[in-house]
Amino acid sequence: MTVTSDVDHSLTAADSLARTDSVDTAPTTMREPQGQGDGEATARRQRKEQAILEAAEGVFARYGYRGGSVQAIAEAAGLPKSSVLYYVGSKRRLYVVLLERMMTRWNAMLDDISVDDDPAEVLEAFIRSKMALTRAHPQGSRLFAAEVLGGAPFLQEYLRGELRDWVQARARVFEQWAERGLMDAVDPVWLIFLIWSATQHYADFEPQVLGITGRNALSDQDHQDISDFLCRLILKGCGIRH
Amino acid sequence: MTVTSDVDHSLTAADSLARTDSVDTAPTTMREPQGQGDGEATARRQRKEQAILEAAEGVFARYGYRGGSVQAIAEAAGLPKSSVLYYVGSKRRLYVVLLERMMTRWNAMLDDISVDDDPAEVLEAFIRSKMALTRAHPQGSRLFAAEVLGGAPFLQEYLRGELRDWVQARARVFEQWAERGLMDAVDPVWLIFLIWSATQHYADFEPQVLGITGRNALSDQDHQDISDFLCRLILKGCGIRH
DNA sequence: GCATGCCTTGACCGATTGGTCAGCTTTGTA
DNA sequence: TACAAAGCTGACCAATCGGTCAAGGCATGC
Repeated sequence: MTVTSDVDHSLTAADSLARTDSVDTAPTTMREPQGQGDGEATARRQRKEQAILEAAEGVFARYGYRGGSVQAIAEAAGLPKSSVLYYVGSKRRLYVVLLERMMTRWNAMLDDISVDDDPAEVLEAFIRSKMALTRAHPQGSRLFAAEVLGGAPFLQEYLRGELRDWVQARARVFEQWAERGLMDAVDPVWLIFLIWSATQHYADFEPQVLGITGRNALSDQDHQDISDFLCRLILKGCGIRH
Repeated sequence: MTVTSDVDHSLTAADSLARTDSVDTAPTTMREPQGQGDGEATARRQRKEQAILEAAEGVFARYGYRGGSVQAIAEAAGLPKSSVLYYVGSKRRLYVVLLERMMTRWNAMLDDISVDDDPAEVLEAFIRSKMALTRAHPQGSRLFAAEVLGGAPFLQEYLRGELRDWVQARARVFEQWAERGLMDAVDPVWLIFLIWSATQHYADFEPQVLGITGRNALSDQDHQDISDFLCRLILKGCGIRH
C-alpha cells in the first residue's frame, strides 16, 4: 500500500517476506489485464512468468542472490532482460517470490502430529515426504540452501518464528513418546536436524553424490533405496519398534 | 610455466585445481623476498596474506564465487582493493587457493582403515573428526558447500577422482564388516553421505540451527552433545555393538 | 475509423565489477 | 650514501550490474 510501484507487476504473491519499512501487506493480488479471466493473452503471460520463475530458480540456486544476474535469468528464460524486469518488477522481488513459493511447498508438508500417533508411522512419513520434496523441487531446495548459507537475510524471521514453533511442538511430542518408552530419549531437535540434513543432502550436494557414485543422475529407484535406508537406520537408531 | 604472470604472487600453493589450458604445473613455490628467510617484512606479508585469506573465505562462503567481490574482501581485510589483487593475483586464484586449503584439511582427516579394525571405533572416530572439522573451520565448510551447490565447477575432478576412490575403499570395508556380522548390511555409500550431511549441517545451516534453537551460537558443549547424539544413533542404527 | 490501454524491448543511466599500471615509498645490500 | 628491488596503492580501464524509459506493436472496445 505504501511505497509499491504504480505498475502492478503481478506474479502471484506479494513480497511479504523480509519487509523492512511497514507491517501491512499491500496484497498485490493477481490482476487480469481485461475483464475476461483466461484469454489467449493471459495464457501467454502465465507461460512467460512460469519460464522466468523456472529460470530464476536455477540461476539463484547456482549463484546465490548476489551472484545471479538478471541477464543470466533472461537468457535462461529466452527473453530480453527488459521483459524479465517488466514481469517481475525487480531482482529482489523475483527472489522473494521464489523463496515464498518454496516455503509454501515446505509448509504444505508440515502436518501436525499428536502424542497418540504411532512414532514409527510419523517418523517414516516425515522422512519420506521430505525426500519427496527435495526430489520434486531440487532447485528450490538449493535456493533455500543458498539463502541460509548466505546468512538467511530474507528468511530469518521465518526461521525464528513459524518454523521454530513447529519444531518445538514436534519436539515436545517426541519427548512424550520417549517418556512412554516408545523411543529412546534422544534430543528431538537434533533428530529433526538429522532428518533434514540427510534428505536435503541429495539436492544440495548433488554434484558430489553423482561424482562419487559415478552416476549421471539419481533414478527413482535410487531415491526409493535412499528413503528406505534412512527410514530403517533412523528408526532403529532411536529405538523405535518397527 | 606457460602463461603465468611475470610477477610471482606467492601465497602458498599453485592453482593446481581445475587447470584449463595445460597439464604441467608451474609450481609457483613460496618465494622469500630476499636471501633471508624470516625477516620483519615477510612476517608482515604473511600477516596480511592471512587476513586476506580469512576475509575471502568469509565472503566467498556467504556470497559464492560470483557473488563475492574483491572489494568486499578488501574491506573485510582492511586493505585497499589493489593490495588484495597484488597479493593474490586474481579473484579466481584466491578462490582456488582457499578451496585447496580446505581440501587439504579434509584429506588430513581421511586416514585409512582395514577390515580388522573395530567398526564402532572407526565410525565413531569418523563422525567425531568430521564434526571437529566443521567446528574448527565453519567458513571453509560453507565455502565447500557453496562450491558444490554451484555445480562444483572447480572441484569436479577431485570429487570424481581422489574422493571417489576413498569412498569406494571404505565402502568395501563396510561391506566386509557386514559379511562378518559386525554390522547391518546397509549401503555403505548412503551411510557415508548420512554422516557427511549430518555433520556438515551445523556449519552450512547455522542460521537455521540458531534460529530454531533460539541460541546466539553453538557452544562446545552443544557440539559435544551433537557428536554424542550422532554417534549413538548412527551406530545403533546400523547395528554396531557398542 | 480511431483511441485506449497493455505488451515488448532497444537504448541508455549511474554504479560496480575484476583487473592493470604508473609511480610512489620502503627495505636491504653494497 | 647510493642504488636496486620489492612493497604498495590511487587512478583508471572496459565490461557488466540492476533498473528506467520512451517508443513502437498489437489487440480490443467504441
